[in-house]
Amino acid sequence: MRLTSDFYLRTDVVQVARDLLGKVLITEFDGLRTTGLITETEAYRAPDDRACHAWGNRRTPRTEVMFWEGGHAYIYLCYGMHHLFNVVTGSEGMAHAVLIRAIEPLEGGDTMLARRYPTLPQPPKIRPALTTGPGALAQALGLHSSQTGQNLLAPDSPVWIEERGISVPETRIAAGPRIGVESAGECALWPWRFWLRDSLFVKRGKS
DNA sequence: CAAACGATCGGCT
DNA sequence: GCCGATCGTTTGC
Repeated sequence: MRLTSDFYLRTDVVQVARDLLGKVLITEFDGLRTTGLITETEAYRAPDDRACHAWGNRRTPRTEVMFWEGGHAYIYLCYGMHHLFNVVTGSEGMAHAVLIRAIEPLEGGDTMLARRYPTLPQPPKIRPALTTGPGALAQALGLHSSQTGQNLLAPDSPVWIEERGISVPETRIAAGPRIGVESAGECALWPWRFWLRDSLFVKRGKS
Protein backbone atom coordinates (compact mmCIF):
# COMPACT_ATOMS: atom_id res chain seq x y z
CA MET A 1 0.00 0.00 0.00
CA ARG A 2 1.33 3.38 -1.01
CA LEU A 3 1.57 5.82 1.91
CA THR A 4 -1.15 8.47 1.81
CA SER A 5 -1.07 12.16 2.64
CA ASP A 6 -2.10 11.66 6.27
CA PHE A 7 1.25 9.94 6.85
CA TYR A 8 3.28 12.89 5.55
CA LEU A 9 1.11 15.71 6.85
CA ARG A 10 1.78 14.92 10.51
CA THR A 11 3.57 17.78 12.22
CA ASP A 12 5.97 15.70 14.34
CA VAL A 13 8.80 15.14 11.87
CA VAL A 14 10.83 13.20 14.45
CA GLN A 15 8.02 10.66 14.75
CA VAL A 16 7.71 10.48 10.97
CA ALA A 17 11.44 9.72 10.76
CA ARG A 18 10.93 6.77 13.12
CA ASP A 19 7.86 5.60 11.24
CA LEU A 20 9.67 5.58 7.91
CA LEU A 21 11.88 2.74 9.14
CA GLY A 22 10.60 -0.49 7.59
CA LYS A 23 8.73 1.30 4.82
CA VAL A 24 9.73 0.67 1.20
CA LEU A 25 11.16 3.37 -1.06
CA ILE A 26 10.47 2.77 -4.74
CA THR A 27 11.58 4.40 -7.97
CA GLU A 28 10.60 3.49 -11.51
CA PHE A 29 12.46 5.32 -14.25
CA ASP A 30 12.35 4.09 -17.87
CA GLY A 31 10.53 0.98 -16.75
CA LEU A 32 13.32 0.05 -14.35
CA ARG A 33 11.95 -0.58 -10.89
CA THR A 34 14.23 -0.39 -7.87
CA THR A 35 12.99 -0.81 -4.31
CA GLY A 36 14.56 -0.84 -0.89
CA LEU A 37 13.59 -1.20 2.75
CA ILE A 38 14.30 2.01 4.66
CA THR A 39 16.81 1.19 7.41
CA GLU A 40 18.17 4.60 8.50
CA THR A 41 16.67 8.12 8.66
CA GLU A 42 17.29 11.57 10.12
CA ALA A 43 14.80 14.32 10.99
CA TYR A 44 15.41 17.99 10.15
CA ARG A 45 13.12 20.70 11.47
CA ALA A 46 13.04 24.43 10.86
CA PRO A 47 12.97 26.92 12.36
CA ASP A 48 14.70 25.85 15.60
CA ASP A 49 17.06 23.20 14.19
CA ARG A 50 20.31 24.82 13.12
CA ALA A 51 21.32 21.75 11.16
CA CYS A 52 18.30 22.19 8.88
CA HIS A 53 18.88 24.01 5.59
CA ALA A 54 15.80 26.12 6.31
CA TRP A 55 16.98 27.00 9.81
CA GLY A 56 15.27 30.19 11.00
CA ASN A 57 12.67 29.58 8.28
CA ARG A 58 14.94 31.19 5.72
CA ARG A 59 13.62 30.65 2.24
CA THR A 60 16.06 30.35 -0.62
CA PRO A 61 15.54 28.92 -4.09
CA ARG A 62 16.99 25.64 -2.87
CA THR A 63 15.02 25.29 0.35
CA GLU A 64 11.70 26.42 -1.09
CA VAL A 65 10.35 22.88 -1.47
CA MET A 66 10.97 22.21 2.20
CA PHE A 67 8.13 24.66 2.87
CA TRP A 68 5.73 22.77 0.64
CA GLU A 69 3.08 20.43 1.96
CA GLY A 70 4.27 17.05 3.23
CA GLY A 71 4.64 14.33 0.61
CA HIS A 72 7.10 16.02 -1.71
CA ALA A 73 10.74 15.08 -2.35
CA TYR A 74 13.53 17.47 -1.42
CA ILE A 75 16.66 16.40 -3.29
CA TYR A 76 19.80 18.50 -3.24
CA LEU A 77 23.41 18.24 -4.33
CA CYS A 78 25.91 17.72 -1.53
CA TYR A 79 29.70 18.09 -1.83
CA GLY A 80 29.30 18.73 -5.53
CA MET A 81 28.59 15.10 -6.34
CA HIS A 82 26.05 13.41 -4.09
CA HIS A 83 22.30 13.79 -4.47
CA LEU A 84 20.60 13.47 -1.08
CA PHE A 85 16.94 12.41 -0.91
CA ASN A 86 14.58 13.81 1.73
CA VAL A 87 10.86 13.48 2.34
CA VAL A 88 9.11 16.76 3.14
CA THR A 89 6.62 16.45 6.01
CA GLY A 90 4.10 18.61 7.85
CA SER A 91 1.71 21.17 6.49
CA GLU A 92 2.50 23.88 3.99
CA GLY A 93 4.77 26.52 5.47
CA MET A 94 6.57 24.09 7.81
CA ALA A 95 10.09 23.33 6.61
CA HIS A 96 10.36 19.80 7.97
CA ALA A 97 12.05 16.89 6.21
CA VAL A 98 13.39 13.39 6.75
CA LEU A 99 16.69 12.43 5.15
CA ILE A 100 16.77 8.82 3.99
CA ARG A 101 20.25 7.61 4.90
CA ALA A 102 20.17 3.92 3.99
CA ILE A 103 18.04 1.20 2.43
CA GLU A 104 18.27 -2.56 2.08
CA PRO A 105 17.82 -3.57 -1.57
CA LEU A 106 14.65 -5.55 -2.27
CA GLU A 107 14.11 -5.47 -6.04
CA GLY A 108 16.13 -4.25 -9.00
CA GLY A 109 19.52 -5.13 -7.55
CA ASP A 110 21.10 -5.41 -10.98
CA THR A 111 19.85 -1.96 -11.93
CA MET A 112 21.24 -0.52 -8.72
CA LEU A 113 24.61 -2.16 -9.31
CA ALA A 114 24.74 -0.81 -12.87
CA ARG A 115 23.99 2.72 -11.67
CA ARG A 116 26.52 2.60 -8.86
CA TYR A 117 29.38 0.90 -10.69
CA PRO A 118 28.92 1.84 -14.37
CA THR A 119 32.59 1.63 -15.27
CA LEU A 120 33.39 -1.74 -13.75
CA PRO A 121 33.37 -4.57 -16.30
CA GLN A 122 32.21 -6.99 -13.60
CA PRO A 123 29.85 -5.26 -11.14
CA PRO A 124 30.33 -6.47 -7.56
CA LYS A 125 27.67 -8.41 -5.70
CA ILE A 126 25.01 -6.77 -3.57
CA ARG A 127 26.59 -5.62 -0.33
CA PRO A 128 25.92 -2.88 2.25
CA ALA A 129 28.05 -0.33 0.39
CA LEU A 130 25.57 -0.50 -2.50
CA THR A 131 22.80 1.38 -0.68
CA THR A 132 24.19 2.43 2.71
CA GLY A 133 24.69 6.17 3.03
CA PRO A 134 22.43 8.90 1.61
CA GLY A 135 24.50 9.57 -1.48
CA ALA A 136 24.89 5.88 -2.25
CA LEU A 137 21.19 4.99 -2.05
CA ALA A 138 20.16 7.97 -4.12
CA GLN A 139 22.56 6.94 -6.86
CA ALA A 140 21.36 3.33 -6.73
CA LEU A 141 17.74 4.44 -7.07
CA GLY A 142 18.48 6.89 -9.88
CA LEU A 143 17.49 9.90 -7.79
CA HIS A 144 18.85 13.30 -8.85
CA SER A 145 18.62 16.85 -7.56
CA SER A 146 16.82 17.82 -10.78
CA GLN A 147 13.86 15.80 -9.44
CA THR A 148 13.47 17.94 -6.33
CA GLY A 149 9.85 18.89 -5.74
CA GLN A 150 8.47 15.56 -6.99
CA ASN A 151 5.11 14.73 -5.45
CA LEU A 152 5.32 11.24 -3.93
CA LEU A 153 1.53 11.10 -3.83
CA ALA A 154 0.87 11.71 -7.53
CA PRO A 155 -0.41 8.51 -9.20
CA ASP A 156 2.14 8.86 -12.01
CA SER A 157 5.08 9.74 -9.77
CA PRO A 158 8.29 7.79 -10.53
CA VAL A 159 9.15 7.95 -6.81
CA TRP A 160 6.99 6.86 -3.90
CA ILE A 161 6.95 5.01 -0.56
CA GLU A 162 4.92 1.95 0.41
CA GLU A 163 3.83 0.20 3.58
CA ARG A 164 4.30 -3.54 3.13
CA GLY A 165 3.28 -4.74 6.57
CA ILE A 166 6.83 -5.05 7.89
CA SER A 167 6.72 -4.95 11.67
CA VAL A 168 9.07 -2.50 13.36
CA PRO A 169 8.61 -2.68 17.14
CA GLU A 170 10.31 -0.03 19.27
CA THR A 171 12.91 -2.57 20.32
CA ARG A 172 14.22 -2.74 16.75
CA ILE A 173 14.78 1.03 16.60
CA ALA A 174 18.00 2.69 17.73
CA ALA A 175 18.50 6.47 17.99
CA GLY A 176 21.51 8.76 18.13
CA PRO A 177 22.90 12.11 17.02
CA ARG A 178 22.73 12.96 13.33
CA ILE A 179 25.82 12.54 11.20
CA GLY A 180 27.80 15.37 9.64
CA VAL A 181 26.14 18.23 11.52
CA GLU A 182 28.78 18.84 14.17
CA SER A 183 28.83 22.57 13.46
CA ALA A 184 25.14 22.99 14.33
CA GLY A 185 25.75 23.74 18.01
CA GLU A 186 23.47 22.06 20.52
CA CYS A 187 21.25 20.73 17.75
CA ALA A 188 24.07 18.41 16.77
CA LEU A 189 23.42 16.43 19.95
CA TRP A 190 19.72 15.86 19.41
CA PRO A 191 19.07 12.13 18.86
CA TRP A 192 17.21 12.57 15.61
CA ARG A 193 18.92 9.81 13.68
CA PHE A 194 17.13 6.48 13.69
CA TRP A 195 18.10 3.08 12.38
CA LEU A 196 17.09 -0.58 12.51
CA ARG A 197 19.39 -2.24 15.04
CA ASP A 198 19.40 -5.58 13.33
CA SER A 199 20.09 -4.33 9.79
CA LEU A 200 23.43 -4.76 8.09
CA PHE A 201 22.46 -1.93 5.74
CA VAL A 202 23.20 0.92 8.17
CA LYS A 203 26.23 3.15 7.97
CA ARG A 204 27.08 3.32 11.67
CA GLY A 205 25.53 2.23 14.91
CA LYS A 206 24.89 -1.37 13.94
CA SER A 207 24.05 -3.95 16.58
C1' DC B 1 31.41 39.03 -8.75
C1' DA B 2 34.31 36.15 -5.67
C1' DA B 3 34.86 32.73 -2.43
C1' DA B 4 33.79 29.53 1.14
C1' DC B 5 31.37 25.63 2.24
C1' DG B 6 29.00 21.45 2.68
C1' DA B 7 23.08 16.45 5.89
C1' DT B 8 29.46 12.31 1.50
C1' DC B 9 32.10 8.61 -0.56
C1' DG B 10 35.85 5.70 -1.77
C1' DG B 11 40.57 4.91 -2.01
C1' DC B 12 44.74 4.71 0.33
C1' DT B 13 47.85 4.43 4.66
C1' DG C 1 41.79 6.96 10.18
C1' DC C 2 42.79 10.53 6.73
C1' DC C 3 42.23 13.02 2.55
C1' DG C 4 40.89 14.63 -2.01
C1' DA C 5 37.17 15.06 -5.45
C1' DT C 6 33.74 18.39 -7.28
C1' DC C 7 30.09 22.08 -8.01
C1' DG C 8 25.63 24.38 -6.78
C1' DT C 9 24.14 27.41 -3.19
C1' DT C 10 24.70 31.04 -0.37
C1' DT C 11 26.65 35.06 1.50
C1' DG C 12 29.49 38.94 1.65
C1' DC C 13 32.02 42.65 -0.57
